[in-house]
Amino acid sequence: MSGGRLSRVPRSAPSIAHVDLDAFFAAVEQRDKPSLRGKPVIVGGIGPRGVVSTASYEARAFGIASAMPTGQARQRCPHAAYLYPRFGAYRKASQQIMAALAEFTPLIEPLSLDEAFLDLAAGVDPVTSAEQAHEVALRIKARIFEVTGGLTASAGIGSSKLMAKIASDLDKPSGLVVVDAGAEQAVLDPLPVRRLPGVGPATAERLRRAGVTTIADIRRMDDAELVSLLGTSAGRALARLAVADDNRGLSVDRAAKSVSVEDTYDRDVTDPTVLGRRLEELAARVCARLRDAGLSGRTVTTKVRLYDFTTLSRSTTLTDPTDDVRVLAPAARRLLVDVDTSGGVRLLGVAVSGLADWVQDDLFVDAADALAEQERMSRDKLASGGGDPVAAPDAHADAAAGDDTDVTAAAGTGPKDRSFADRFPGRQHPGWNAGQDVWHRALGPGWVWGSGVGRVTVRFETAETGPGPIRTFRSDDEALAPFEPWAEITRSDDRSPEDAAAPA
DNA sequence: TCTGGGGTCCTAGGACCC
DNA sequence: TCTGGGGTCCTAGGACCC
Repeated sequence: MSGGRLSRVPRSAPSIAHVDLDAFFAAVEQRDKPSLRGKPVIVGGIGPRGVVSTASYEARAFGIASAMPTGQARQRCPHAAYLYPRFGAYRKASQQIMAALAEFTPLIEPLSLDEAFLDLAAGVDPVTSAEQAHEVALRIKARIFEVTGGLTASAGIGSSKLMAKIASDLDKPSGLVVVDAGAEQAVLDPLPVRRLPGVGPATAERLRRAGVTTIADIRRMDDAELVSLLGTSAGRALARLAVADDNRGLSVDRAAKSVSVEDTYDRDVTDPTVLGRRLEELAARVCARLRDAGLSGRTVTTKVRLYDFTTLSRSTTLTDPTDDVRVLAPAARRLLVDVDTSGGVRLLGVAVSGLADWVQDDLFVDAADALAEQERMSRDKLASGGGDPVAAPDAHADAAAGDDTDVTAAAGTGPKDRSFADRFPGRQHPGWNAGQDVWHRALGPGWVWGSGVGRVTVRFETAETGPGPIRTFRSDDEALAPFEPWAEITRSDDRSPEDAAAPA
């Protein structure tokens, strides 16, 4: 939803590309260790409960595929090299690849470390024919090979995302397929339904039972039938894809919606003390990642996979977003109390979602300490009748009422009445949803900024106390009444500017 | 040597509000 | 007195993708 939809499709020329590296993780390993070249390489979990992440083409010849248990792979191909993933190396290669792609067009939608859509109509020399598309794709593949030191990619180009994605898969590895405008249906018809994005094992099985195995079969069904078989959303989507009706635009800069960490243990864990400790480790890792990304979130989810593979989740939504392990860990542990773990636990996970639109990073150096200090000072102030701007908004209603409409320009007279850019030079606005600025303004003796989905997340800063505690209100909370224009803004922030501008 | 880890999106029911 | 809807938020689970 966030991230602008761009570049209208479908098109009269194939100008959307899908680029996908071949056996990416395994290829990086073979690149970095020449003795592995030409040999079966399997990257993935190497413990007793591991699964294959990526198999080199040499390993695929032995029938090894992604998601296969590593134990099974070892039986089929005992002499392969089994490697634990080196994500740092893959991330680095990914950055080189994405940078190379950016030389061809500014409109790129990354899908994962090794995969992206490109809009070649928006490039330096816009593609307007299948011949040009083919020529540009050759250059992209060569450039990737060059910047990564020898990795190969497959490319597909078509008039839509669907066709580009389908095409890139038709001739792996190191393939290049252009589906010209008008040829879409002929390409799709004979393919198995499983090739359509969104059709996984469960959907394929349902379709099979209805006698549907190819895309042409789907096309012959009527929409009502598909909807009754697969549900409204999936049914309608499939009906459209089957006739190559796909006008999805590329979206750049998609914001993260959740951050999670999970571990499968080599042996089931039963000891409640150990479970608690594991959960705390997971919470700490999630918090570290949140802080690295400048994020915090309100909804905490604990995931449990039991000895028999049944998987449960329990979640709770906190009043304030957090990236603090002292908040997250106890919350995660409380959720586990509810679950019968006596039979043994094979996996634990902790996730944070409902991410808030504010950044706690080096803007507030050593934020935890600053926060604790601020809380203490707020209490002192409160005790001495000074009041806190959020806890007692009425005390500052005059300041807000005096300047009640311009919420982004922070017009005013006080020394702190400056725009975000003035106040934090060189720093990006922490707001990302729909390109909406985080609102911010001087407020009485303090400074406040933040925003949220249906929530107003604020942080106060005063000259004396520095950054204050984070507080969150529902946007209709009456405590916010004096600041109504802000609450109004945050109610609509889940929509892109285009959506907001479009008639309902 | 049965079944990873990081995500996204959808559904469905209940609470709550207007 | 009966009978509503719509909308949002929250939780749990499932399908899917790489």
